[in-house]
Amino acid sequence: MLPSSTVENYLKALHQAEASMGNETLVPMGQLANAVGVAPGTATTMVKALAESGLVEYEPYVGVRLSSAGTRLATLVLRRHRLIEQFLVEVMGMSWADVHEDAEQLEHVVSDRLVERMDAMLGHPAVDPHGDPIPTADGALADPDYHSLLTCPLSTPVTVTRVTDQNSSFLRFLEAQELKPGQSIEVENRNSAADSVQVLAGERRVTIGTNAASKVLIEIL
Amino acid sequence: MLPSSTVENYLKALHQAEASMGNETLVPMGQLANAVGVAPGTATTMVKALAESGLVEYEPYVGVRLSSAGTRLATLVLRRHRLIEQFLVEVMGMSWADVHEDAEQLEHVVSDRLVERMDAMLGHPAVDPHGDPIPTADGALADPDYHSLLTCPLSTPVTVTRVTDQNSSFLRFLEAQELKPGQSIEVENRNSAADSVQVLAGERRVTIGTNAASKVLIEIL
DNA sequence: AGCTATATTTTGAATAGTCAAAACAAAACT
DNA sequence: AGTTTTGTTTTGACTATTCAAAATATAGCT
Repeated sequence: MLPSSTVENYLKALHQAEASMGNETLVPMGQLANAVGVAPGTATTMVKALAESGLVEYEPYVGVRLSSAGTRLATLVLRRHRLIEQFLVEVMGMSWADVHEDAEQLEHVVSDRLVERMDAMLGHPAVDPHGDPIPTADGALADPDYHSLLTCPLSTPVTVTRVTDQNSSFLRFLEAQELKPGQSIEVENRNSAADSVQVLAGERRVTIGTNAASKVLIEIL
Repeated sequence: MLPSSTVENYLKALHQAEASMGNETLVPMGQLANAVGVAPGTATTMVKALAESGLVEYEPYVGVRLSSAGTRLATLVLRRHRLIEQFLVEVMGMSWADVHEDAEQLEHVVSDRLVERMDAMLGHPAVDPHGDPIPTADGALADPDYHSLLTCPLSTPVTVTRVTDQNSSFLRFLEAQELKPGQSIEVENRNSAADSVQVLAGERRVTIGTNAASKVLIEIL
């Protein structure tokens, strides 16, 4: 029984949620419902079915967690999604700001043949255009914990490596400010009262809010 | 209300059926059900819904026909399908024998943006890898009536231009016999008793059944 | 402990698509 | 005209997915 698009979306949402919360915590129903974009009751129903199929472990009134089978599946969906994004940017010449929506649809229908073809054409890339790591065909997913603009040392050259937000206007903004993955920058200072971070990118001095700053991950050179 | 994959498939099947029958004839329910791969009753139910939406004209116990709105939609699906096939062959390096299945899935989810990008990358191709004409973005579909290996003059050089069958092993067979679109050949003779046609392709002499021969369309040089 | 606020589950119902089998219409053949 | 064959429609039922609103549980606060 191969998983429907709907099931794949629940698994993917769960995978993201688990990653963004401290692991070992169950994902609460409300959060999952929210992430998938359905009413709470719908999530409950679906999760019970997923638990039946052995894709998740479910504790009523507490939350859900992916089983190992569920994790495997979620990871493969993530692989498809990210390879597609990389393909759309590198081969089709689309903007990194726009590819998420298309990938979201395509990830549920591309055949293995096609995915592996893309992977080969792209030279087996390690990350997608947003710097998100691409799982291997056997489900292995490297996921180092980076610093962000919020946590890295000040006045030290660092490289943007990953952006954990798919909002297209945010991505376009970063691009315009020379804050795309690969670009070298420096955090000049942070002002917790003003809830802001000041960055030196290229010749430019940019000030962004801390929430945005936390989405921009970096590596120290 | 944008059409579901299911609706798109009914419209596409209807479009093909209309083309392969003399036009002005309604497509009988049974044939449609067969083409879509559902039980007869299911087709009846669906067709009544499509008629409600104004996509088809339906006469109980007689048959169905696409309305102009239905034709427009079917044509756009065909455009997506054929551009995708051409893309998979030209850009992704896949075999013309294999692309149909993938295109069948992708045609329902690719965005307009993506379709137009592919079209541009391919230089606005007129036909797909099987020689099927690609409708333009505004729904215009050129569809000249070709000769086939069954109807063309004997011992006259002709060019294979189109193959109206997606069966992957048939396509592989044609490829091996140098009978792909673009290749120059000659029909040597036909034997109606043996139900066969003898063709000179490249250096080779190939004999195929008349049913197969009718699927290979040609142009006289 | 008792009450309130919040989150979760249940219930009842809806939509899209499907099937099998019974009922029926049209065509074809005596 | 009467009967059989063939094709079509109807009926009743099922799966997957969803929602709104009622019922219930847990957690938080007094």
